[in-house]
Amino acid sequence: MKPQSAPDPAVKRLSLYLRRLERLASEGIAKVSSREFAESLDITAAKVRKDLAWFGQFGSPGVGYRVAPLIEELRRILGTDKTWNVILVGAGNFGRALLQYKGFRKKGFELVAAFDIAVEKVGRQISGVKVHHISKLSQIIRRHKVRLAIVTVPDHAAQKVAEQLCRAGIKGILNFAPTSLRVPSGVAVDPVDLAAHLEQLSFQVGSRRRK
Amino acid sequence: MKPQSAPDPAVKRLSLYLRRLERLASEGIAKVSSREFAESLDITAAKVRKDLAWFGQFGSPGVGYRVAPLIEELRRILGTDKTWNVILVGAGNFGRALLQYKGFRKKGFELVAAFDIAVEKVGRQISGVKVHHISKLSQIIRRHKVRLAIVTVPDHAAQKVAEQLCRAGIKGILNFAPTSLRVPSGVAVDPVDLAAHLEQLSFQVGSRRRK
DNA sequence: CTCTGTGAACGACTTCACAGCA
DNA sequence: TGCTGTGAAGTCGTTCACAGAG
Repeated sequence: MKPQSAPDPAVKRLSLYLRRLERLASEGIAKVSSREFAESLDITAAKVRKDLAWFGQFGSPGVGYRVAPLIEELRRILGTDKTWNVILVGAGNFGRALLQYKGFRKKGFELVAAFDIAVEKVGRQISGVKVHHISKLSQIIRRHKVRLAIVTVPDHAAQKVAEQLCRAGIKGILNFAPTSLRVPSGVAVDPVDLAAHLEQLSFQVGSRRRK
Repeated sequence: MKPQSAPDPAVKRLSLYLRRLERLASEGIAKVSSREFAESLDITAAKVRKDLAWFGQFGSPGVGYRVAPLIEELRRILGTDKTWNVILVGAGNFGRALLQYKGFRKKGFELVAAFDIAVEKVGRQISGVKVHHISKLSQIIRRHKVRLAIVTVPDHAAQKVAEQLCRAGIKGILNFAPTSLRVPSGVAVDPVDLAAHLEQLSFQVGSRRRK
């Protein structure tokens, strides 16, 4: 099973597993069976076992999975055993909030710089992160060896920003603008459309679906 | 095909379609074929047609889809043809940013109140939204007939908040806390874990996958 | 006996390909 | 001709169920 690459939904769940395992560790729990673990996440045990099996043999028959080593493994697989430098483009309300959000740092992502076009924002320091003019983009990306970027610019500016980022060598973009970005192959985009998430809830509530 | 309910991935794409159609409308484009539309979103034409077909017959053979009426239809399907009142629990950095974010209002979601436990936050007004003490939760939910809530409290408080929300009659929760919430059936939860999204990019960039 | 890892069966979603309408 | 709507075929992901390890 190892040879091919894991299905995308399985990789997404790895993050979910990691989050839950970190919680278990903080509660002092040293091992879990796939069944216990799956139940706590409202999914099936087979799914947990199969997802993990794509990347190796981490469990012990008759015992289960040891929490601490599995956390290490998942971090290694996801690439967060090392810290990533990240930049943010668009220091509006939403961008500023992300700069202040502590959650990223804890998970291995260091926001090293922010960018904007508005001169009144440039030069400011938000939560220890300096806001630069967008023209400094590639310079700073190179200096800090940045490969990931968060885009929080308005809708209409997003595509242009994405192109600048790609030219500057960015390899992954977390896109909060409600636009599909066109990027060269070799660059990954993860879109997060907050209004769309509320729409999904609206749909589910409106059509009174169970879950 | 109408009888059964649409697959979940199809409903998710409806939001994507709506966003793109709104853009087309703003550019003055009156109709699109499934092929043109699909190409602009990097998906297949058959997928677009089939997704829409779950909900009705919106296209004209030989012509394509008329943009404006389709926008109306999608809003009706998603339930955003009417405005939803929404509350937010957790007026920390991230919560405050969402209160200031204009995108929700435009898509049919009105933030009517925010809540926190910290007394120093209670009473403040953020972007026209008043912060109340959490003890006022059910009172205000009832007064404004609120059915959707956004949770931006710390990790450890999320489950408790979710339970309070459900008791107060909330039917959909947009959860930004990195925790799986247990809720009664009949309540929908949509989890958004920002750190997890960066992890996914980290994985993709680390394993140099195309996309 | 418990619990993992995994082929095989199953089901869900996507793509194909074409009949039929404009 | 151009394009939608849709069964049929195909692909992908999940669940089943069990051999084998502890």
